[in-house]
Amino acid sequence: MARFIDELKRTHLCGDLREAHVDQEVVLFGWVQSRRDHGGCIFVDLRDKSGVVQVMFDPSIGQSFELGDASRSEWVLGVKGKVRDRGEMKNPRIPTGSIEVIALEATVFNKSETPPFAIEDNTETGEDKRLEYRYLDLRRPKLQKALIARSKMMSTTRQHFDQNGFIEVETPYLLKYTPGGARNFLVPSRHQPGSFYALAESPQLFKQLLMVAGYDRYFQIVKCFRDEDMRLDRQPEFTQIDVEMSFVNEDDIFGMIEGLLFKLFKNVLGMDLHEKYPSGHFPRMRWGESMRRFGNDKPDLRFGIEHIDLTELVTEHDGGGIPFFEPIAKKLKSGEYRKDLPEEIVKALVIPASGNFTRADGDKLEQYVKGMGAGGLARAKLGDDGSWTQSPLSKSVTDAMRVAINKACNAQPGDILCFQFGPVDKVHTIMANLRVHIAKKLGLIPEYGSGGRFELLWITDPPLFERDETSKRWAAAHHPFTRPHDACLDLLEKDPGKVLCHRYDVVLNGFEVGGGSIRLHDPSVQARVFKAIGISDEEAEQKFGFLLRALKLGAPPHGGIALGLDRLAMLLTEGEAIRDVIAFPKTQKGTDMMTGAPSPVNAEQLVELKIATLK
RNA sequence: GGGGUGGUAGUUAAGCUGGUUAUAACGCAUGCCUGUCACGCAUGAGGCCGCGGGUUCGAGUCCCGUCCACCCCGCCA
Repeated sequence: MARFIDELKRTHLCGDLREAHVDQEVVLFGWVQSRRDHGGCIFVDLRDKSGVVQVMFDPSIGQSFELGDASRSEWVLGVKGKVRDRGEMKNPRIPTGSIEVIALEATVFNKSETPPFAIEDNTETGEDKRLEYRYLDLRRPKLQKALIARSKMMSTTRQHFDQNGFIEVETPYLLKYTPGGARNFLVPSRHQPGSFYALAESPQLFKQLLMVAGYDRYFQIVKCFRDEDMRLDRQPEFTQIDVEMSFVNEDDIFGMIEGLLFKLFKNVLGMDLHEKYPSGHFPRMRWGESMRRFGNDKPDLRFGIEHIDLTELVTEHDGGGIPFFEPIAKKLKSGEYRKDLPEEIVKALVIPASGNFTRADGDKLEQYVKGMGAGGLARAKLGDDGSWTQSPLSKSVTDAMRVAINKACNAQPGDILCFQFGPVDKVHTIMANLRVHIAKKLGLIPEYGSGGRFELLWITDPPLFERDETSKRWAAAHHPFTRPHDACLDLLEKDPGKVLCHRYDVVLNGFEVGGGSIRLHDPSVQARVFKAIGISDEEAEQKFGFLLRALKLGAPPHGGIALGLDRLAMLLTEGEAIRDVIAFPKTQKGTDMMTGAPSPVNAEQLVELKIATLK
């Protein structure tokens, strides 16, 4: 029978003790945060998941002084003691600072080697080192708070969908491989050598089948696996809040998800989004408008610096004397490029004079955009009379063009105009990133984190197809089961690039935190979509046969959405990266710094699977 | 696949144009100290300068290659 744990049960958490507990005897279990030795008395800050409290070991009180004297950082202690008021010696910087615990009796559950880094929030230790000792990193209050918040998000989610009549259904992770979308992790089959399962990149097809099966309202908090390259907000395995509903339109789904997000903000941050969105709804923006104003489909609305599309203006002026612009203007005028869907565009954005950008800053911006494949960053500073200075364009640009651009950009003296031109996607990528980059340089938003502002919106009505430049064909922009707008059905054959669809993303501070669509349940329209992207009946049957068959056996109209739980958690907890809200994340190359995964396996395992590796 | 940044005690960093014994702070160890809470004071230990090659009389420093981490493009809901 051990004295502590068996006889002495924990009575309180360290961080919960307050003046109200004075004179109470308490039993605490925790880790030594720090130890201060005054020769006579010793102070130990004891930490558990709730916080820290000061324990005092006094040689004249109790029998535990020797233990306090010997203890070191991260030792695991049990302490029985009495809470007392600190009198004049209060520490206002910590929540428990007005009291302390006088140790009467204590035990060492476990000693600790000197940890490789200190367990404290403002750590300077590099992330790779912290990932190697992830269990130590997870002891830091910041990470504990993040994971607790994440847990709160999951319980809130389950509660929300439960209250709204949803059923949580688990779907398989080991799937039949279906082409398209993300690259899959493959899992070899032992029973059928040479065959492989694919790890689920999402439960997409299964949730649609659940609608066909009549479950009507499904959700799942589910792991997804994608063998693609990592980013700050991407991990090879991540968690989605996956939702599907029958007999609904976009408004129904938006309302359900808005309801969830309102609760998540309330329960995790204590923030009432009704103050910002009194209607209970987030603003909506069409995809086309988002691309025009921000260059991507996940605009950060916390700041301006919007894009100005100059393509039309430049065409009217035949390039306006600017050699870079002239070829594009010519092609648009001659009709080689369609005016409504040009292959190349000209865009500008304005760095306000208040930013005090120097030429050196401009050169750095140029380096930045070159890193994204830009040829350069043409720019011009506005003089008091509207002239362009510090610019290679200033000599050749016509006065009319210059005045027109200044007006279109609403540029003021001292402002700097930045230009990009060329293929649409490239210009958009570069300008969208440049916009955010400049906003950070100007301090309009912090390097990471919300800065206390949360801007949510829906992006709606994107094109159904996108141009695949390698095959020169149309491809499904999302997946081929997205329902086109009824008004666009005629265009499926005539002008696929102009077909809009019932797809939507929910965006928070420049991050896509969710996306979904209303699905196509009409087999005849489905056939036309396949045809538009060059998928034959046989091919469709082979790839998606089970779903297509199901859609012909009484499929209700349905649609859904999936929210990225990790990204949402990152944003709500002010994390720097998605890794901060995942207990055991992987590095950018997919390795686990702690366990060393992935690793080679021994030859017998490969023989059993009948797998040979290539050199 | 491509571009960028970084890698020096346990940790974080400094180390200039190549030069003799590679610095500092924190941490750690030992001793002193009964009111600290970033405790203080004294003493001390601690280094494959990521790895491999090259240039040189001499490389932490210059060159080439490579590995690792992070950020971005491509890719990816």
